Amino acid sequence: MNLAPLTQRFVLHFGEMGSRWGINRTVGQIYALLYVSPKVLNADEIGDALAFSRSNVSMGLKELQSWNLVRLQHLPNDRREYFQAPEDVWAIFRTLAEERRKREIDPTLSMLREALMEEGVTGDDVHAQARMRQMHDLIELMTGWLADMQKMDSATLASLMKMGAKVAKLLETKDKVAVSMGLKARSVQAPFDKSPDPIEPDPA
Amino acid sequence: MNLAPLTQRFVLHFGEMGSRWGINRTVGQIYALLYVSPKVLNADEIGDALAFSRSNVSMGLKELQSWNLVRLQHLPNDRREYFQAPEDVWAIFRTLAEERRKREIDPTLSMLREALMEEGVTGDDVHAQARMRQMHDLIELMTGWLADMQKMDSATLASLMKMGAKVAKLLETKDKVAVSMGLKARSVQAPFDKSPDPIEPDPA
DNA sequence: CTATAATTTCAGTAATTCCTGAAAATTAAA
DNA sequence: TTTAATTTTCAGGAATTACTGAAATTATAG
Repeated sequence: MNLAPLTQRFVLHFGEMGSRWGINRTVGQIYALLYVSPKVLNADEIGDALAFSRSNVSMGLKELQSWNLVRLQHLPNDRREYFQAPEDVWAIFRTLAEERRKREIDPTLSMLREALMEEGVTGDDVHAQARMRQMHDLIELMTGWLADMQKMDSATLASLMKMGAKVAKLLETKDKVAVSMGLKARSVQAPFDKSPDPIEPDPA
Repeated sequence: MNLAPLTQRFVLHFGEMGSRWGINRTVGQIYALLYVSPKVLNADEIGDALAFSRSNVSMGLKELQSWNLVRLQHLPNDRREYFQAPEDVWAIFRTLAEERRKREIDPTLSMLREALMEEGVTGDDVHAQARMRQMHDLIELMTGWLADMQKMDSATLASLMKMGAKVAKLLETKDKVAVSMGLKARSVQAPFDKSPDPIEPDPA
């Protein structure tokens, strides 16, 4: 590996963190390299830079493509495939959140839904279902909220995040100002209501 | 393994999902069992229920304790240690978010901070630093926002989440109503500003 | 303190995941 | 087509992670 010093540090770090992030060293390093690279790279260049076998690079890139984390590109008069990470870090984060939801949360949500459709027979199962209901409702609330956040543009999201806890203050006075902003007033609810108000689709 | 049917399904699912969540099958199943169990369990009971060796249960519980995901308890006239998952799913989620931040994000934030302190010498490193700056700023914004969310009580958080995209509408008219709510007006910023406004500590 | 119950550690083995080189498949130029 | 360049697949070995039983440690009842 013969990379510029800071680039190398970044690449090695991503390799080490890979296991905590559910990807392997190879995939982590390839992504890191693409992320900081000033130009698109082909598989051989990646393999050379990181001292991985060509086949390992191929598998790593396939994995990154399955995550939608790299874009494929072609250069004029060159048959080889070139890869790059998206420029926009916000877009990267959205993709990451979306893919992790699909892999880490959706399967559990499905399992919970199915388990809650059935009739618990033993006492233990009845209690288990009550617990699963709590988990299900929380996950559903969070994934619904995440979907709403995904729809926002980056600037709006950034503003909201910079406000931080202050948005809660807005909420406190929500009812007072709701009419002037064209929102229906709705009372604050306890966290574990069995049937939360459906959130109306955003007309915008 | 001899568990009530729905309980078993839940436990097996958590075991399988474990690898995606960065824990192993044992740890996933132990946590699932504790989560749905109507009573506290000791290590032998867990090992019997899941057909794991006593030592494996011990290591699994140690891991769960390091995540702050289980509570230790003692029963009168019984030397053994009993374990349970917290009742409140919101508390569980907070813990999970906090621990994942510590393990999966903080190390990277530190690495980025250090790399950005140095002077990139090669052209590649100068570009790499610009990219690292983007990543750094986004992560800092998100972790700061997460910390703010962690301070809120569950009911407030639930209300905010149910509002979903509507909070953005509140934001649009923020400046108009800011004075009446005792908030300083502050203009909306583009996402990639090199030096975002520092968020003032919440006086509450 | 001594004895025993309970828990943890750890070395060895099992299971899984990672990585490579060779071969197969695909793509596009000639 | 044929040929050469490029990418993918995959079997086998390397490396890592998971799990067990035995031994060591810790805690507490007597």
